[in-house]
Amino acid sequence: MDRTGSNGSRKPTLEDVARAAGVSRSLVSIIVRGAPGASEASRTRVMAIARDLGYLPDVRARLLAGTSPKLIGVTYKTNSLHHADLLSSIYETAEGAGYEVILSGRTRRHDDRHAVNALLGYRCDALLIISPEVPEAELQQLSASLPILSLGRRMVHATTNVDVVRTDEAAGIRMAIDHLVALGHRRVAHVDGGGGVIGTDRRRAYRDCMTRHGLRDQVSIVTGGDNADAGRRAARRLLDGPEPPTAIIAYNDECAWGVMRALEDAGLSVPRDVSVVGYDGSPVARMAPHELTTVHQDTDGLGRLSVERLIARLEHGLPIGDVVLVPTFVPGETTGPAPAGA
Amino acid sequence: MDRTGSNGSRKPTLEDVARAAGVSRSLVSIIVRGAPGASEASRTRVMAIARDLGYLPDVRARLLAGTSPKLIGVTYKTNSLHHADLLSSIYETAEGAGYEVILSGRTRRHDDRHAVNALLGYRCDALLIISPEVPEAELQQLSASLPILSLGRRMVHATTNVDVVRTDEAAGIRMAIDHLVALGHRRVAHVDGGGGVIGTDRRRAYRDCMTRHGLRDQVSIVTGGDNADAGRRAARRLLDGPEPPTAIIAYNDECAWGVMRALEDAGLSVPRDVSVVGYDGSPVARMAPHELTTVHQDTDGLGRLSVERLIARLEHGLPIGDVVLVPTFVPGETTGPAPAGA
DNA sequence: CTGTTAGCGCATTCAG
DNA sequence: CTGAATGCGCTAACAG
Repeated sequence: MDRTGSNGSRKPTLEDVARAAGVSRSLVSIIVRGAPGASEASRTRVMAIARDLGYLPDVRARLLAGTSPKLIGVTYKTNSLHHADLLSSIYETAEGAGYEVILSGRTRRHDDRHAVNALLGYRCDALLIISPEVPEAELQQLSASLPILSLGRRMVHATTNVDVVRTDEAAGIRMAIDHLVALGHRRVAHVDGGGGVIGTDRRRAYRDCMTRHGLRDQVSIVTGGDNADAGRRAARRLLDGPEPPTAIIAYNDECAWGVMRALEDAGLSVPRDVSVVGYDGSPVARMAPHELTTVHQDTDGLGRLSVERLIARLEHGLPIGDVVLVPTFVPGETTGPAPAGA
Repeated sequence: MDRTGSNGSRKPTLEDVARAAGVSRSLVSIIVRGAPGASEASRTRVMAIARDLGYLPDVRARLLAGTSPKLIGVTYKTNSLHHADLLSSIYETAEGAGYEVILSGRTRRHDDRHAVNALLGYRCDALLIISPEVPEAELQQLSASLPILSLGRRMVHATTNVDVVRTDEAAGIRMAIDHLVALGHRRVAHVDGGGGVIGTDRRRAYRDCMTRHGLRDQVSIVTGGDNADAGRRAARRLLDGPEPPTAIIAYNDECAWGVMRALEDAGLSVPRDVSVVGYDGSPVARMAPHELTTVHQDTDGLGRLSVERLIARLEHGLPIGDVVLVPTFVPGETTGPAPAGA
């Protein structure tokens, strides 16, 4: 047996199937792709032969030869559970519509730009960029060559040609604050997500909503990030302050984790001493010793809509623009009444 | 401005560059791919023109026309942080060697088989399957058509043609048990990973090692899984038993999370009442309120070696076989001395 | 319904 | 170094 290199048995091609079935290549092509123009009889016969031969269409050739859009490129952060969650519905919707999706993960050494370039190399018909970290100007520039959809991140400039499907961040933050205020909290702090657009939106929403509740002088913001370490460091700074908060809204679930860890370090109990709210509603929210109270994004809806709209745009030129979904607030075990003394 | 469909500006091809540079297509081909056979002068000049035109090689065409292996397909669980971690070194190593890597994620609705088929459709030269859930027989069968490397999961049958790069599970579990026993623990339980090969190996190692420590009658195993929910349920069952353990070794870090949550539910303190050990050493290990004590797999080494060996096999027919890396034990804050009363 | 003919963009070969 | 030719496997249009 060949134990080292690849072996010789060439993969069967369309031609092989055609020959074995005694028909033309075109007919086989029509049949395997389910296109109209073949009798039921030939269809079942040829399909059977194709299966016997172990025929599998060559995606590269199909993509190269095809004229109609069929390939959607997706970039995402491999270490984000929220992003991973989105892939499920993206795959499902795309495959259901007969589209190929090709993934390009962003990792430590493979950044946003690398990922986008890899996708461009495959001549994708459209790009689905999950929470891009690329400057908006570059997205704008890219959108001159192909449809670009930013999933999760809003575009700042109104003239943009980049489409967006996202969550109403202000609504999410508002739900969180309303919930906390109803529980009697006043010193509600925010561990933010840094300078990105999403982080900025959530931070602004926090500030606005606090103000609306007459808690303007209680506004307390500290720079965090999208991971536990950042959340931990940020919370520590918060606790070192003169008037520690009785509730903390974190940028996302991972960040909330770090916050909880800092509280633990300080000997504080959640939610007795301090309440914590996350954001995303990713599986990680259910990993805490206590179920995390969180703002749950409609991940299925976000993924599905992104792909549906992108396809509608590709095939019928339908505009997308800025699609906004409303999140759901999910009370967990990490929020409770404000401590009496506060 | 075109705000809906794709626009007309065709992507530049090799031919476009050649024309603009006033040279032949072949020369441009040689230059853009860094092949020998062009003068330094032409090289810099043509490259400059290519850049100006925004030329990007068409991966599909390149793959279709090429004769030498250049594409490695990777399948992994999108919601596993340990898998995500591996991608970093995989990307890096592959790109460094001039290989394309194409990802196919496994999600709720896109299982192992879907993922493999998608990869096969791209005519990958080799498959890198991270902790496959596909039956070994199918992998075996696949390996007849192209090199298959199973990352993380050992093959059971000796005659297998499937290559493996993995961690020494027995060593990892042993380190964990030695650590706990040294801390005075005797009632060390195991929340396992279910019926998979990895789960089985860790479970067996647990049993063997306990026996070697003379703790055979303390062996206590309960079925868990690779996620927090499974870990939580399992730990709950453990605590309901007649003699609850003073230490628990979980299948992996996520599972350990669930275990910690069950302990919290039961009003037990970690590590004062019960010690907990995870496995993988993924970023999730650092998300706990306490840093998780865990068996850290050499993810960088696993990823790098997998790709290096796969390429060596493709290009020089070098055999791979079964490569085993030794994990590192990372003491965290979730393990401590056994409670006095136990 | 069938078979033929053209490409898709590139790598590769081979004679200049 | 060039330029032309061939083919990778497939889709799409066309004439039978």
